[in-house]
Amino acid sequence: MLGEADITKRRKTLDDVAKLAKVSPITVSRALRKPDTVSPELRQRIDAAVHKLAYVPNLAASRLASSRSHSIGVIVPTLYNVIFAEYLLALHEVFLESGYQVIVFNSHYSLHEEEKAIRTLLGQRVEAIIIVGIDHTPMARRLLQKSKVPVIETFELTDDPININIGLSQSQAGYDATKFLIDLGHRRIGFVIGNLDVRAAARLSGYRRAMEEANLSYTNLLAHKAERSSIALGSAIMSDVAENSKIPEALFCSDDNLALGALMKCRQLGLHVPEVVSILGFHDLEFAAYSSPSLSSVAIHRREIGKLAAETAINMMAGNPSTIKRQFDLGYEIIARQSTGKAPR
Amino acid sequence: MLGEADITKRRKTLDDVAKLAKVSPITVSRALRKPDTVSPELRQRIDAAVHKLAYVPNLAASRLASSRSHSIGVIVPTLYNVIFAEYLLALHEVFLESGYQVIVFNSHYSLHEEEKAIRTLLGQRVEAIIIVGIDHTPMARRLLQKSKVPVIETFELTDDPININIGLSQSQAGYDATKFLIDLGHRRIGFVIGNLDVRAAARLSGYRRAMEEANLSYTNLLAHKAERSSIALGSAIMSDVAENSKIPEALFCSDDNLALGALMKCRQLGLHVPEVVSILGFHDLEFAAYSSPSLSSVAIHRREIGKLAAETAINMMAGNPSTIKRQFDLGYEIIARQSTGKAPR
DNA sequence: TTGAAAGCGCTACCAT
DNA sequence: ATGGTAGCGCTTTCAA
Repeated sequence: MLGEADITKRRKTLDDVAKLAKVSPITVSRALRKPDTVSPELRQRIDAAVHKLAYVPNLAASRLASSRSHSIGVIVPTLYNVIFAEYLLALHEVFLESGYQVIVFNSHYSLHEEEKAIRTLLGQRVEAIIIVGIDHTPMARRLLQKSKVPVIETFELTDDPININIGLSQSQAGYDATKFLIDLGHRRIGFVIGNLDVRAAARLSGYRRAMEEANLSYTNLLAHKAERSSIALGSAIMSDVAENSKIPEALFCSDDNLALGALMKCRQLGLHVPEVVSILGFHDLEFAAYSSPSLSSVAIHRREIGKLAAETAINMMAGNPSTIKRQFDLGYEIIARQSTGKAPR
Repeated sequence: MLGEADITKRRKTLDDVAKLAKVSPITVSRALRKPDTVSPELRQRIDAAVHKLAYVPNLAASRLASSRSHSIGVIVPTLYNVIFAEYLLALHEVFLESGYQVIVFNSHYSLHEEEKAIRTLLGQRVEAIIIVGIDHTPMARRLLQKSKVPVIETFELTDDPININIGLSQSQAGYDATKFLIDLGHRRIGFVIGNLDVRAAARLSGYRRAMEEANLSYTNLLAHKAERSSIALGSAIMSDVAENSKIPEALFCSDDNLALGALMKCRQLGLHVPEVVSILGFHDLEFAAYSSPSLSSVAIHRREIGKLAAETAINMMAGNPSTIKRQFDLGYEIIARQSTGKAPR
């Protein structure tokens, strides 16, 4: 009695729909999931009841009963960085088209938060996990390995991937970018960096290697301020750099925001780019081609990484492991524009 | 027998943990959720078992049993736009701190996709929904109203919110921005726009109203190309504009990407900004202050909108409706920089 | 094509 | 402080 009276307040269930349509609950379930397997007549009655009650299936129940979540977990370090936003977009496009829901977590560059996110995602029984980076807590690694869901690590390369690895060598990119400046004839080459996340640190290590190999010293050439990278930060760091007696001939900035900020500050200070200072960014954000002078940068293929990660995940979930390799190196590309030039002879 | 043998392959359950720790399942459940209510000794045994099995709770089961999802649904039109990325960041910050999980959907500016997302979110029994915009399909509105979860509509203002409304009047902002250019003495004021999403369209309507009130014609002054807004698009549109015999004295661009593209194209073409053409953007993205000349723009408070939306949602979920209004107008601000100047007399 | 029974893994409620 | 019982709302058998 009470249960019946409740129906006006309670959230509608499959049973409510079934009663209204005068069929069994299982038929409603089928009509919703595989309409073809139900006769047109019943289907119509059921659709009408669903609409009338504004019925929305309880996914928790569905997931529990079917042990299929139709969802994918994605973890990125931040949403603030356009790089990851674009990568996410690419992931979303592929997954939504294939009927998967994407659950995004943000680790704020913390391995501990990443582990927490992994726990939650596994708890939701996501059918694949796509995660930026190759560094995880030991427990996170263990959880991922035990989970049996495809795991795709992106944006870096590792010899020991949990499962699939799609990215580029950040340290090699840093090395080649520095080499590019060295080959232009520069000797005093600075490195500009904000918060030292793992990938930026890898680029820095590539820079160090290139400098050492060329017998160039980089003491006092590291310009660093542990804040979130931004145009403003690049500008602030450049101010500091300019106060030193000897201004570097070239600056390799760990991303384009810093590079643009540095570029703008140079203009303000009357330091001509590239005549006095060459500036090289990283990531090739859209504005790089449009600043003045236009900004040289290192392009990484973030959309391609996202697209390939999603496609690979879908392949693996379909139990099609024969078509996949364990590592995909998508490389990078140095884009020389106006902000870098030859060292004066 | 078989069930027991399975344990090595099966995903671990609460029962597995309970058996290993030699306690009842409900005690495990409590130890995980409210550690204080369990004696230290048992808690330790349970923690050990959890760790040993790498147990991850099945959230679907938990949600079904408790009818609490601890999650919040957020729908944005796109992730590609930095505005929404920053807004999302603000939402995330508040919610994660309060222990809520954020589920993000992307409607791709389609009301139909939005309705689908709403269905999925309600199906997951999210405890609040935060959604960009005030336009929804009739069914979407009905679902939201019936759902009884707090609904917060953002970035625009409406007299008839579903529940809570936090934003600004896009049309008034468009009006005031145009008025700002008119007050500088400009007469031929163009409007530059890419894809005509509802908010951009509202800004356009504000522009029209301002022009009409000032008895200014705007025929042939609408520069439009239905593509995703980008710096490149702004540049392309400016190329077209420049081919006309009479170049407008001022351009109001529906966002900063278009504005920066137009600005750069003007430089290339030797059209001095602001001497020949004044350019006004919208959104005040970070680069606006750093372009040269720096870009005048209309700042909207996207982070504040996100923060307030999250806080209001949390308040409402706590059943604290007394502290909340139904509408919050967070306004906007015209930031005059170098790209806009007085019309020559 | 349709339905009945059983159970997914957890938590609320009531005991002890 | 700990445990037994029941049931969340759906889907997976299996049967008709």
